[in-house]
Amino acid sequence: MELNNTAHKLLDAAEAFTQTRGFNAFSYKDLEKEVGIRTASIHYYFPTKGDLAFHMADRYLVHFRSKLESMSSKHAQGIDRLNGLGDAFVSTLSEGKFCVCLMLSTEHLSLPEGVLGKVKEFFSITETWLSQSITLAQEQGSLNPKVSASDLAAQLLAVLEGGMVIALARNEPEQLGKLLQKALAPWTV
Amino acid sequence: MELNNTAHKLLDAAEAFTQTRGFNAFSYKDLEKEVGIRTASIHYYFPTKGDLAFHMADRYLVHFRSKLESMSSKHAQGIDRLNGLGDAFVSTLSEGKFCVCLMLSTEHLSLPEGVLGKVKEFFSITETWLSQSITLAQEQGSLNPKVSASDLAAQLLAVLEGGMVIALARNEPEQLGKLLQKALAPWTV
DNA sequence: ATGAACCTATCTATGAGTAGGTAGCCCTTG
DNA sequence: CAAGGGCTACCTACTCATAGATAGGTTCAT
Repeated sequence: MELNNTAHKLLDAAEAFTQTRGFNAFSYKDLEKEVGIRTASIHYYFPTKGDLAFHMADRYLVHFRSKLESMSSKHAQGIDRLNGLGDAFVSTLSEGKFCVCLMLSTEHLSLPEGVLGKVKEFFSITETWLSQSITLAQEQGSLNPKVSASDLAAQLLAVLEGGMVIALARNEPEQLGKLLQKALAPWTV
Repeated sequence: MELNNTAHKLLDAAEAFTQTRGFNAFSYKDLEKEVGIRTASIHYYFPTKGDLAFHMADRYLVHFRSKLESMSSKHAQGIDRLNGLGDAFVSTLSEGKFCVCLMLSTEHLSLPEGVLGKVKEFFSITETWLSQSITLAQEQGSLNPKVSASDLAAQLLAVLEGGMVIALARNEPEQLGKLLQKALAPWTV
């Protein structure tokens, strides 16, 4: 499926709404106002709202993957990669936005099955990327090699996701960065 | 406000729906089917759905507080208290349920302001309780006294909340328990 | 003249919320 | 002690707004 400009604008709006209010808390009418196209025309691109959910999740994963890749290219040091991802989460948070997949995860029962698959995929690739970055940092001597990279990765992922919810509720985005630092602290050399 | 039996049944149902689908994903009609009372009668107890949200959050906090207290009475050891709370989260997860306040947090923009206040309160009391349990465990020699109790508490809370989302998406409730263990591992004596 | 990219108009279902009624219970008061 | 008042806890029947979705055009570029 090739998405044209309008389709991308629709997904942009859907994504922003999902991250702030949740997928079930916006309507095609909201997209109409945002994108400037009639609701009937939205159905032309996404016949059902479930389709919209799936394509949004799908595109999000594509974007996120390339974000991880560019983060890897940008930072040679594993520890910088970890902090880079942390910064990305904090910056999302600063806009009052949650993680897309966290939202979709809490709403998965009312969404097509494929969406949950994408959510799982998101968690997996992020966890794997974290694990690889940790291993790299260990090889570069900035993280203690004693800790299991995969265990720490799972922990960091949970801290990021959970910390996001708590920090947003409290309206203290910067707390998430501190949380990540403290999760890494016992292993920094 | 004194809640009678019917009101409690309504809140029970609302809570269960919230934990599985989210607050905005069920209707008064769903409560009608569940509790056996007409939707109009539900308005008699909770004039608006916002009222329902607030009372649900309020009652949840009362219950949760007493759960923490009973956990404290049950376990003399700080470390057992921490594991006790972990077990409680895992058991919720096993029923396919999320943390009430996590759900309300992601939906707070469409809910009355007071609800977010309750959510924040939930995070605060839990974090405080965790911190106290950690301190106790440190005094009892089962956790390294070097770690800051409040820092570790914030981290455990984030791990619990975030881990819940990930473990539920993967349908692996027991992973949350392991996650908690691993977060504590560097500090266990 | 065909197809992509829109539109208006409409349908049906469902949402929260309201108006107004009633059955049963307790409590008064003549 | 019976009649009535008033309260609690429901009910039926409705309104009005919005939801997602469909039918059937129109416009414009190729």
